[in-house]
Amino acid sequence: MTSDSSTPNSTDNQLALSVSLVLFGYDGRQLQLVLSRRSKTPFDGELALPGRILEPNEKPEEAAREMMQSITGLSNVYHKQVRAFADPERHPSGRVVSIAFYGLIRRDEVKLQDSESGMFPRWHNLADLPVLPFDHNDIVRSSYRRMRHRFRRKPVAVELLPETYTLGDLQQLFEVVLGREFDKRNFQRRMKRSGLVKPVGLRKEPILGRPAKLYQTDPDRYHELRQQSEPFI
Amino acid sequence: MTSDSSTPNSTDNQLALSVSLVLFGYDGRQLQLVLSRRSKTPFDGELALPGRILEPNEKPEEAAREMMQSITGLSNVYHKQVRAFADPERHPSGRVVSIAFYGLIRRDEVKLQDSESGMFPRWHNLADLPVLPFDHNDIVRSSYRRMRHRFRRKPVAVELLPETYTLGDLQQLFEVVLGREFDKRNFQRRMKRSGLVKPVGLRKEPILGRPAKLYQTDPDRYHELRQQSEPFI
DNA sequence: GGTACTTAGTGTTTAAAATACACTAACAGT
DNA sequence: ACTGTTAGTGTATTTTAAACACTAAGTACC
Repeated sequence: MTSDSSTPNSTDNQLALSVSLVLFGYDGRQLQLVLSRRSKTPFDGELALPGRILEPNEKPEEAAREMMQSITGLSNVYHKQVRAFADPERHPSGRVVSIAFYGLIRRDEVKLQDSESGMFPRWHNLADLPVLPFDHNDIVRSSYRRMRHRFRRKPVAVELLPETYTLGDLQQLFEVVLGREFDKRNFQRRMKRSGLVKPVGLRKEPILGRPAKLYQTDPDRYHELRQQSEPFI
Repeated sequence: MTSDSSTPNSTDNQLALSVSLVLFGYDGRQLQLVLSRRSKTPFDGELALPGRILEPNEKPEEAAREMMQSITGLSNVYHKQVRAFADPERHPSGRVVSIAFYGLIRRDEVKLQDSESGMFPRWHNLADLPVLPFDHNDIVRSSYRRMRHRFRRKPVAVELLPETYTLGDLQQLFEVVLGREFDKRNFQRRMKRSGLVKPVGLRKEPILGRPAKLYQTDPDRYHELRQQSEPFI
């Protein structure tokens, strides 16, 4: 299962529909995404976005969910359709329309599942991504733009963090994704005022220095904030 | 040419790709969009979004442009892909994946072209749209949401107005699209400060009351503002 | 030609939000 | 106990948004 995986059994007028996934993760330092190794021609053996051709009766959104589940083992991954990529020459061996979804994954909850998929999904740093087959680099660019935009409007940052996290973790994630720095005091004030996070009392095992307070997401408030139309940050 | 127009010549595994258009217009009071009358089964004769099945070698974006041109006569309509609509049961007679685009049309520059398309496109008020076939009401909803969102971030409002307009016109358009009122003084200050509009000296033929100054869009500033990532209003 | 009516145009004051900024606290290692 | 490192906290300033009411320029009507 790799995006645009099979050659559509092509008489010329043939069309296939696929779903491509851009699964974002965060390791505490930089953004990653999942690439898998293709096991089909064309580009057999190369790294590409995970994805596959849909069955005739599959809904793209459900297929995306199913694929995310089979890759990550998680059944409730936050995801959004990005758009369709459908230029006729995007796939060398026939027209494959691909609908792209991005997902936000808690890396710590996930052990990428080789066996299930047979395509050996692995995390790769978004910052230095290889050249990918098809238009997958475009798909990543579009997805990242969309995701970053979402990040500013909705409190979805917490989808990338473990269940408990420090405000420093949260701030650093925002800085990485949005590409700018925040003032620590102002940031913490905003987060606390928003009600998105609540302290969980414990403290993080420190590597060095004073241990930080741990917080977790208030699920009710999280859903409230996701409804609102005002930018979150 | 009406979205999902032909039955995909369906052996079961068959798939077709179509483009659907949500063309918004503004008459000075409310938002409209173009509906056309289907000339093919299913739903022959009913009102639906304009659109058609793509040829095997067509790019969706170019097809959308071509269709907008054939409907409106304009070759440079501002448009965006919304997303793909691809649930298998959305079309009763086979799987038709539809890629939706919205466009912003200057109604005054347009005489909808019956002859060209043979599908008799007409403006309909967005506020009281009939029940449309397929999932076209969903497509309209998604497109409108996306367009409204864009409206807040980019100065695309001017795409719906005539070449010259008053600040009152512009304000009313914002109020209609965003569904809230603006203070006249604050609004005018912001528009002038942004540099988006420049006075064109003339005055509007008044129906009644003091004539209003006319403005037109500064094209350079318009393009600058479209690059920026800060919300426009 | 003056008065009534209608829409356009304009500045200031106030409140809210964002920003800038520096020291103390808590732990680990030596 | 001293050093090094990260966490935590409050206030003052600036910027931005919001609230608000009167005068100006026309037309229609008497």
